[in-house]
Amino acid sequence: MCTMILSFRINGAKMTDKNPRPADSADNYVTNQWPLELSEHLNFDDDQWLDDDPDSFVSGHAFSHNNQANEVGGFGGSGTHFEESSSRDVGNEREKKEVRDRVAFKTKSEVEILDDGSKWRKYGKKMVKNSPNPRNYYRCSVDGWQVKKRVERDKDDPRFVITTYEGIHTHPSYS
DNA sequence: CGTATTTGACCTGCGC
DNA sequence: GCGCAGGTCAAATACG
Repeated sequence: MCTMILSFRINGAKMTDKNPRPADSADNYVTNQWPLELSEHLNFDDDQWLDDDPDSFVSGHAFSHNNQANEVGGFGGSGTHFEESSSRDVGNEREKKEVRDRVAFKTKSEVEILDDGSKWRKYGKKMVKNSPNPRNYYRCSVDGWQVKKRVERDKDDPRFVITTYEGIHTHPSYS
């Protein structure tokens, strides 16, 4: 298990009329402060993350050694701290060729759209058993960039959004 | 008119 | 073998 630090830019409004936001205030949100708190810390145990006690890692011991993590670095000021794991060989041919690693992080956000530099196109929505909230499936629409992600709201705290990336997540724009 | 989104259907894996 | 749940496809629709 390894931990990575990655800078993200939250583009919650996505600047569409679905999330109308004055241009000047939008710029203020993006560049200065976005109305969310990054509190993601999802532990992968092989192919399963230990999220049975979200509160413990959101505000508890997981960040107790670094409570400032929610306030420093990141998208113009915040840091993203998440866990990554490589998936083992799966029998499914279709997944085996694309799924290299899986990254998940949890974000306290009003919105679900995280603009990490890629263009995401939604290709599916599904109600999941353990959550009253639907899970959305996105695929990167950048040519040749085969990455998928799942976005769902936390079942305990609807204010939190859980984003799971599958595939190569080191977009050229990061470097 | 081209592109993105929605949404029901379909496919596959897994547990019983 | 069957049913359930998760994941994906694709036609229809909406939007710029």
